Amino acid sequence: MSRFVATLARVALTAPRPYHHGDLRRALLTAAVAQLDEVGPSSVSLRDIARRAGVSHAAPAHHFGDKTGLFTAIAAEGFGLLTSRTTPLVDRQDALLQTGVVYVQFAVEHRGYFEVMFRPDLYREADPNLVCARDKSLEVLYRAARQGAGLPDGGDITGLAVAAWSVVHGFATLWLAGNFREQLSGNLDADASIVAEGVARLGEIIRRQIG
Amino acid sequence: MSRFVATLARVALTAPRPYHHGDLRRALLTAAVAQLDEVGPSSVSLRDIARRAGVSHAAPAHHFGDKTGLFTAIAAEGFGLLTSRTTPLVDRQDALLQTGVVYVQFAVEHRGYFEVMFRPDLYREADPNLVCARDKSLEVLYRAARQGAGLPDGGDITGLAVAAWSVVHGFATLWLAGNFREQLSGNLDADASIVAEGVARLGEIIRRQIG
DNA sequence: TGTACATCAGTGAACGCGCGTTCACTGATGTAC
DNA sequence: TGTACATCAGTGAACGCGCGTTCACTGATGTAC
Repeated sequence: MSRFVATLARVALTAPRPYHHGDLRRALLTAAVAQLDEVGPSSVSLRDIARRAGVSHAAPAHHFGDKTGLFTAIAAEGFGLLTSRTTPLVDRQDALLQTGVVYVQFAVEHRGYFEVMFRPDLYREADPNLVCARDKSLEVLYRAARQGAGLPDGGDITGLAVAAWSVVHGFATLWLAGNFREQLSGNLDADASIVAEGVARLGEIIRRQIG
Repeated sequence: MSRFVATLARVALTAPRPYHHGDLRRALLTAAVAQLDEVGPSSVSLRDIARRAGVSHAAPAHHFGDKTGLFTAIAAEGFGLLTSRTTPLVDRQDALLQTGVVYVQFAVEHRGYFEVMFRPDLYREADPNLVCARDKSLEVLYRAARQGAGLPDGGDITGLAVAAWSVVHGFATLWLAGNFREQLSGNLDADASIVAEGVARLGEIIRRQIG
């Protein structure tokens, strides 16, 4: 029996992985995001990622050219994911609020993507796939802002959109880095509610102070 | 004449720097911040900083122990600088708005400090100097929020303070990384005004959507 | 005033390390005939 | 059905590099007597 188990184990352990992976590009992206989740963009290395995917450290170059190419692919995929999460919300009458909530959830759940997406210094900004994916994400933000403002056609919503983006981005960033540990509970949904209410109050105060 | 100039130049170039620097700690901090301004925290190295300060690459260890020690000192100094800029505003009746404006200005003018201050993973969070400097900064934020809310004594302003912090932090971060290039002018004051107005509108919308 | 000595600040060589990239290669697959 | 060949995917050794840290050292300063 134990010999049988041992044989099984040896077969499993030494079973030659096929030379061709099948979908190494996908596997490398997955490994990269997992690694980014754990150590962040400044500590991640191509060699770590290759190790994690179980391939030689020269393999990533084959699919992405270089490190920047890998980050570009990750950013583009991240924008796509974000868009797929925010798009279904644009028809709700609280679209802007819900879009903000989803943005924060996305940042926390997909920290790896998030921390690359808004660091254009890490990737090739002009990459067509990336530009397209990014523009779609922004388009959804703008639609939500326009809907929230009750201006379905025309009227400048730049300030509103940028303000909304700033709030959720700042909150997610500070929250992820642990800057709110003293102020908030650490429960994301609860904390987000508190901040939403805070934004409502803040808006009133700013309106008064702008004069 | 040209011989005289050459002599002057040689004297200036070869004049032996005194073995003891005088204030190398200060010089290293200045060099570090300048380097951070240029290349950001993930690319800065102790050896770069030492080169920039014109000393041997082993010198920083003498004053800061290690790289983390240097970042800790920079973060503490950054919080001190920020506090010295925001403190004079707490008595104005538009304290919260002005504090936000100064926060954003600080981030852009002192990018090097800013990018370290809110990355606790880079420094020793428990360092007494740092904790003290950071707490003072937060204290000013809270006072401004309390004043803006018209609640000089009591009442929960956590949500308001965190919301205000999130807006300015998100705006500064996205602006610095170049994410608003398509939306805004690039003139910080003008862009900040647009966002302030956007926050006012956003607050109203959120209040309506929270119900 | 002079001398001995402790202390501190900065040096420069050396360490081991992991990195990104390159390159000639080999294993596997698919296609043409 | 079989064979030759082009193409692609992944390998593993090698490259040069800059890094943070250590360590025995030397130069300068200050203090005690």
